[in-house]
Amino acid sequence: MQNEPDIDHRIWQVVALIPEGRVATYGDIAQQAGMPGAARRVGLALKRLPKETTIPWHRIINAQGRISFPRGSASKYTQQERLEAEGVRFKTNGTLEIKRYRAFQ
DNA sequence: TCTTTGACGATTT
DNA sequence: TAAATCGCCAAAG
Repeated sequence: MQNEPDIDHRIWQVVALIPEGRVATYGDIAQQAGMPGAARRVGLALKRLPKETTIPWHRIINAQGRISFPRGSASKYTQQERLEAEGVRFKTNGTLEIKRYRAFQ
């Protein structure tokens, strides 16, 4: 019977499995966490992450290969910077080749 | 209890 | 390619 906080913890654990230079979609995380179709739940769990955390939340993007933050937001910028620092290349329009960097295939 | 909202996804227009 | 639609799960008021 897993309470919601436990689910958050499990999601974070799955996110922590993503190797450097790789990414995963919200749907992938949900599936790996044992709850397929709950992509929105993953987004909520990431939102609840503490400020100082070792969880690589920046490796999570949506299924469109885009960062799920509004254009111009500080979070989106930080996420893209960290990914590029790991070798993930973005196209000029802000998308990336998810098929190539996907951790769970 | 009902409605709205959100770091989503897939399909259809 | 972009926008609209529907399905999904949980939180907040």
